Amino acid sequence: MSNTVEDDDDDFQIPPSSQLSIRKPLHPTNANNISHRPPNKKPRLCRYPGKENVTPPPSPDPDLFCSSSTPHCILDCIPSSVDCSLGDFNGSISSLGEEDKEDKDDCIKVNREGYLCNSMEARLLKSRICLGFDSGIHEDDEGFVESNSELDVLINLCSESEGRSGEFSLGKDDSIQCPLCSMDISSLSEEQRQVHSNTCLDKSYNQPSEQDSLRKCENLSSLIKESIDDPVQLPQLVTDLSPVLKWLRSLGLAKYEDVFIREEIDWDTLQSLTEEDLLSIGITSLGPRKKIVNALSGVRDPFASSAEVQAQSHCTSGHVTERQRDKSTTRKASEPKKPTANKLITEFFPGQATEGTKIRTAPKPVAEKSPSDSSSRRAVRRNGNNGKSKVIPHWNCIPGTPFRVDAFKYLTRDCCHWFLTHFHLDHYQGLTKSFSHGKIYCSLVTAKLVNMKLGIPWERLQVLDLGQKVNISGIDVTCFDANHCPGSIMILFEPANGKAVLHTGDFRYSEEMSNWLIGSHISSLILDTTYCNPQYDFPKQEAVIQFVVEAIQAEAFNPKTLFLIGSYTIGKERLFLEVARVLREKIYINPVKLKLLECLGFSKDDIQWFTVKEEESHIHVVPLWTLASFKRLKHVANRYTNRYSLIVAFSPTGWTSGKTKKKSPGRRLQQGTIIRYEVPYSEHSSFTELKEFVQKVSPEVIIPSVNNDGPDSAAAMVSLLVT
DNA sequence: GCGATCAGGT
DNA sequence: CACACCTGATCGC
Repeated sequence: MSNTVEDDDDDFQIPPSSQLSIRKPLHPTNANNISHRPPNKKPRLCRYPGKENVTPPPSPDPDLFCSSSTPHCILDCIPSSVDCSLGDFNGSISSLGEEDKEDKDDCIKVNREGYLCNSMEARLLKSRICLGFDSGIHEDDEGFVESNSELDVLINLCSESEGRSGEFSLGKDDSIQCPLCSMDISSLSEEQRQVHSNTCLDKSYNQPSEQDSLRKCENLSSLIKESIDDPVQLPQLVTDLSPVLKWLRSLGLAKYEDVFIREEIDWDTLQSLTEEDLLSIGITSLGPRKKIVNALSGVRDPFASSAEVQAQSHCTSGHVTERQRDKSTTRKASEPKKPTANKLITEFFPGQATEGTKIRTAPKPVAEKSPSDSSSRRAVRRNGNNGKSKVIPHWNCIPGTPFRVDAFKYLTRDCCHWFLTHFHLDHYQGLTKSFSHGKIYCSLVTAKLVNMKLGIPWERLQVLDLGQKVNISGIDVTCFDANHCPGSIMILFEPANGKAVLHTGDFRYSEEMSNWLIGSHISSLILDTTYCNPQYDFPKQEAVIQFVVEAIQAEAFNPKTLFLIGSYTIGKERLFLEVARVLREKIYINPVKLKLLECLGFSKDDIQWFTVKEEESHIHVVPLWTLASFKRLKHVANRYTNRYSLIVAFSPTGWTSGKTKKKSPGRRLQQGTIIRYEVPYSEHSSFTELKEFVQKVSPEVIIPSVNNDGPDSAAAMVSLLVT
C-alpha cells in the first residue's frame, strides 16, 4: 500500500492567489477575465528549463509553458519518500482498458488534523421533512411497501404451513417416514409406499380433526366455493406433499412420485419449477417434463379461476383447492372481501397500470411529485414490469398539451411531438434511429448530435431557435439556453388555455434567465431539482475554474506532471477551455471529442486550444469515470511512467459539494504519486440558485424532475424553494 | 450478427 | 449520495 494522504477542504488551503478574488464571469471571447499570473505569486519553477519568460503565443506551444508559482501547502502533502518514477509510457489514457474496481478500499483517508475525511456533516445537514402530499408516486411507493408486505405475509404463512404440515420426512439416517402415521416406510417399495400413504391420506380425510374442519367435504366444487366465500376459516393443509403426489398421479406420472418425495417438492415449490429444474431432479424424459410444465402453467395462471385450474390440471382431489384457499387467506389481510380468483394481478400493484398516465394536479403551492429517472427505473424493476407498459412520469408530460419532453423511454403512438432538451443519455434514452413517432424538437446543436451519434434522419428533426416563438399544433413554443451543456434548452409552452408551462430540462441558473421570462405568467414549472437540497450550495463555475487553474499552477512545480480533467460526452467544456486559455496551453482531447466540439459550434478560436496529439500537451481531457478511482488512475500512471512522475486529476461534479464544506471550491485527495481533486463544477443549479429562480418565476405548481431521496423528500425540498 | 434493452456497476 | 455514463448479458429479429 502506498502512502495515502487526503486533504479535506477543512484544512486544505487554496493557493493564496485564488483567495484574492472570485473574478468576473467568464465569457468565451474574453480569456483575460482570469488573470494569468496573480500578482502575489512567487515565481514558479520552470517546467521546461531555459525557456522561461517567453511571450505566450497565439497558437500556444506547450514547450513554452513556464510554471511560476510556489507549490505552497501542496508540497507539504506529498510525502517526501514517494518514488516518482512511474513505469513505461504505453499509449493514450483515453483508450484505457478494463480496470479493477476495488481501490476505494485501499485508500485510507486521513487528513492532517486526524479527522476522518468522510465526515457526517453532510448527512446531518440533510433534513428529511415529510410533507405527505398526495401524489401518484407517493401512492406508488406505498404500493410497493404494501405489496412487499403482502408478499412477506404470504411467505410467512407458507413457511408456517410448511412447518406444520406433514411431509414424507427423510430422517438423518435416510429413513422415509409416512407423514401421516410416522411409520417407517423405507423398506417398502415405491408402489407400496404410495399405497400406504394414500391409505393414510384417505383416512385423514375421513377423520374429523381440529386442524381441518372441512374434511367432511368430499365434493370438490363445494371446496372451491368455500375457498372463495370464506377464506378466513380455512384450515391449514394436511400435507404439502400429498397434493403434489396426487396431482402427479392425475397426470399419469406416478412413476416420478419418488423423485418428488426425495426432493421434498411441496405444492409451492412445484409451481416454481421450470423444465430445467425437472431435468436436474432426474426427470430425464422430455415427454413427462413437458407434460408437467404444461400442467403447471395452468395451475399457476393468476387469472384462472379455481375451477379452471382444476379443469386444466385434471386435479380431482381437494388439494389444489386447499392451496388456493391458503393464498386467499393470505391476501385477505388487504382484500378481505375479494376472492383471489377474481382479482386482477394489477390490483396487487397499486400505482402502476391502473394509475395510467393521467396528469394529476398538485396541491398549491408546492410540488406535484413525479418519479425521478433513477427511482422510476427502480420502481419498474420492483414491480417486475418488463418495461413494455411503463408509466410516463409527470415531468415528461406538458400539461394542457399533447407534447412529451425527454420521454423517449416512453414512446407511444398517441403523441407526435417529442422534445429533447439536451444530448445526455438519461434524456435521450430510448431514442433510436428507428424512431417513427413523429417529430423531434430540439436545438441545432442537439439536432446535430442526434443525427451524428444516433443516426436520426434530419427529416425527423425540427430545430428550435433560441428565443424564437414558434407555433406547434396551436401551441406557442419558445426555447432558451439552459446553460447546462452545449445545445441544452429550457422550453416555454403557452397553450391556448393560458396556462403556460416552463420545462427547464437540466439547467444551471443564470441571471438573464429570469429576464427572458418577464411577462410570461408560468402556471407550471417543471424543474430540474437535481441539487434541490440546502446541502448543495456550491460556488459559481467561474470560481471553480479559477480554483482548477491555480491548482494546476501550484502543482506544476514538478515538470513531469500530467494533468487530467474529467469530462462527459458533452459537458464541462467550459472548464477545460478556460484552463487552456488562462494557462495559454493546448489541451489534449481525443479525435472523437474534437469532432464533437466542432459539431457543437465551438469557434476556431476555441478549437485552436485543443490538440489530438497527446504528446503536445500535459493536460488531457478524459472521460470522467477514468478518474473515478485511484485504481484507474494508477493504470493511467503506469502507461506514462517515463514521461510523467506525478498525476493530478480533476474530477468535476456538483455532488462533491454535498460532503464538503459549503462553497468550498474543491478538495484534494492523494495516494502516492496520484493526486485527485474533486471540484464542485456543476452544470445544474445549486439550491440557492433554484430558490432564486423559483422566486422570480413564481409558478403556481412545481413539478420536480428528479427525486434525490424519494418523492417525499423531493416534495419537501421543493417546498423549501417557495418558503 | 445486429440493434435494442436490461441489470448492475462507477 | 448522484452524475452520466459504461460493460456485459439477454432478447428479438
